[in-house]
Amino acid sequence: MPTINTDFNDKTIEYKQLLNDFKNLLKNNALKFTIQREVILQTLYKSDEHLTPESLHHLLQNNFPDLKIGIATVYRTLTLLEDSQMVTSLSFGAQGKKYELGAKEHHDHMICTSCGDITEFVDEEIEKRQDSIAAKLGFKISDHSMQIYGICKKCQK
Amino acid sequence: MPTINTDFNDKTIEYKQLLNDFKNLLKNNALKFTIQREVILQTLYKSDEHLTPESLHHLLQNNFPDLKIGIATVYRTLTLLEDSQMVTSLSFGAQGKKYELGAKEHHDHMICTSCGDITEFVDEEIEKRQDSIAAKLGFKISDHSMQIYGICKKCQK
DNA sequence: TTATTATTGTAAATTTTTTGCATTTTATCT
DNA sequence: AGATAAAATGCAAAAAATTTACAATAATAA
Repeated sequence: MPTINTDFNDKTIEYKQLLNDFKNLLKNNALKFTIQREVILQTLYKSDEHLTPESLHHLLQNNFPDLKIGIATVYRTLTLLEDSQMVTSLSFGAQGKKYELGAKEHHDHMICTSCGDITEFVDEEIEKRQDSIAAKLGFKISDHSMQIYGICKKCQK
Repeated sequence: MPTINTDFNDKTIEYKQLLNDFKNLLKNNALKFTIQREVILQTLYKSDEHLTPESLHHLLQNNFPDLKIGIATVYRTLTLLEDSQMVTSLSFGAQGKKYELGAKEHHDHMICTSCGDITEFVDEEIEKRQDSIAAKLGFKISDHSMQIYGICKKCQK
């Protein structure tokens, strides 16, 4: 497995910018920019959902039927994007692994174990604490994820 | 100031107590207490590692060869324990899903994406913020997990 | 353009997880 | 105790998820 160079520090990135970063990433690693990769990135960008490889594949088949993107390409591209820290994977309880674009505005997750609903949130105080803990251990943060599990307001009734 | 804690041999819930909780859980659901279930709980309790179903199965085969516990039983028991919130599963990057006993002293994870090493920590300030965020949204917390990804001190050299 | 090399889709191969079922074990009831 | 009903187990087969081999195609660089 080749080592992949990255440099992603901004939290809010327009698609144009995101695409550009992706292109640079590929170029820096002697990889090629293909229509499949672009379309996968774009689909992840547009989606508000947390996608499984399979659900992503379905979206691609519906939205770009003429490309006939194979599931193997989806897996390969997700692995590439994850290795290069452009997407993050999460695993919620019994359900499988889900991917989301890491370059969107950062957020944490509050997950209702009853209805499965996911609320996103950000807390500056927590972010700061994380940075300072990492700093203390000499750890260089690239990303983080946090999930709070419980029962949402609606389901408590 | 942050409380860093990577030592879990003290202050953990006694195994006796844990086992008792498990027994109650089973009884309350008209399920049966079997030697396989006890041994799986015990193995999770003793392990400091985050175990995959497969690695757990290997441990069981080595430590209790006469029981000949099948992989299916491991999966079934992990699902049961996860459903009843006694264990938590995590998915770290490309590696598969890993389980850990939820009843041990709570902690978060700092994961080195280079060497895969996992450091555990607890920060009271973060815990408090999580509680207050959840309270604000009317969300009743049952659990949470947090992972910080990056490069550890050792790997930066 | 041509040469080179990475990428793709397909299908097959692996790996992971779940299921069906006959048998065994557990808990409950005499 | 022993008998009974129900759940759990191990095994093997099935299903699902993920990875791989490979020939064909597409992208880059000269």
